[in-house]
Amino acid sequence: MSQPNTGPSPARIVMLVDLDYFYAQCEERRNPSLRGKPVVVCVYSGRTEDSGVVSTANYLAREHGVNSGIPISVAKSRLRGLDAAFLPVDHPFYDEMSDKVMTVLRDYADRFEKVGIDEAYLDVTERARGNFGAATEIARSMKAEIKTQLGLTCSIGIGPNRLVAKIAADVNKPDGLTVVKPEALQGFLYPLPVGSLIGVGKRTEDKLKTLGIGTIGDLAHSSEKTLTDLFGQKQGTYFHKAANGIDDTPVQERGEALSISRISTLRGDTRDLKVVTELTDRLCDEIRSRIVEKNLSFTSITAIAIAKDLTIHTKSKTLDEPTDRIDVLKSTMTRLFERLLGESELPLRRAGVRVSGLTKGGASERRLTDFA
DNA sequence: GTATGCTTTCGGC
DNA sequence: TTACGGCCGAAAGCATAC
Repeated sequence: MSQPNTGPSPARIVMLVDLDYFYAQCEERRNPSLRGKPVVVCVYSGRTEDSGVVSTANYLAREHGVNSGIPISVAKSRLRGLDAAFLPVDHPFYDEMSDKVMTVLRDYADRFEKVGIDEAYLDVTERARGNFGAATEIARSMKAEIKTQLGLTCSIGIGPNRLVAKIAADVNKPDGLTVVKPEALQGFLYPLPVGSLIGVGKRTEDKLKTLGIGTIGDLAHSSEKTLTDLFGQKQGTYFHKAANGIDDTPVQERGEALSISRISTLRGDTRDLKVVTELTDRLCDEIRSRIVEKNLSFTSITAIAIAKDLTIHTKSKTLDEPTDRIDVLKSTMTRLFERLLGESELPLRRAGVRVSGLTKGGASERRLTDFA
């Protein structure tokens, strides 16, 4: 019996490619007359004329404090008099552009992993022969091809692993290219705020600040024990490794989605189960269509409720066996929302449905194979 | 103690 | 002063089984 490989993993070169302000850039690309104006891509909830939030804004809009997640009405007041364009999200169009970009990128990688509609990791170790200069040339070629073929800019980070590549891509955008060689790792990471690390959000950042840890360098110099005591084994170990630029997670193609969900805003706040069910029945129908389209079954059903005060509450139910039945989905949803309404006095603002535990094959199809 | 599964919450984009 | 989406994966927290 051979021992498991516990030696150092071989040196890698990993890139993170991030399309700049993606939805808004797609809109600029489709309609060049938008260039030079603030462009704001919005999710309209349909409740009132301007209710909803900003999904993505271009950099001209961001200069005026218009960022993802702010209410549309706030964005409008911040851009008043500036000839800004407010457009509704067009997911089919962005999906199509994304597919085109990813097809280009995939060809440049030894291994490829799409991590969102506008982001992908590429392992280029082999074709760059472990050479960061060669990797940089690959990145330049990709940027040029995406620009000339598709008219889009992106920001790229190159590093010895995913963690460093991701942070590198973030420090220079839009249209950036940042290379962090292993020997430059500490000089690059240490001055950055801890919030630059994936997994360190506002809460964790504040908690670390009270301990006098503000930069990644501060974090790197904290003992692993201190961190595991404070944040638990898993997160503490992760922080310690991450601060020292260590990350062994491989770049690999992702399989099928693990869950499918639909959520929507109610026309008015309500505690009426009938009104909620009217909406969730429609959402269930949409989910069932996706399930049939992809020839799947689900094992777990989750009801999602967002109350008037924007707090999120969920209830879920795992079935004894996978199903694709719409009646099971709808009736389970009703029972879960009954429970949700019973646990709080607040009226609901939004309601949603999620199915997970996805397995290949519709229920009837699987019943046949069960006899085989 | 460790592995596993389920429910709920968190947070990125 | 307020205003407020729709997804997704993963972590956290808990229970149970061995």
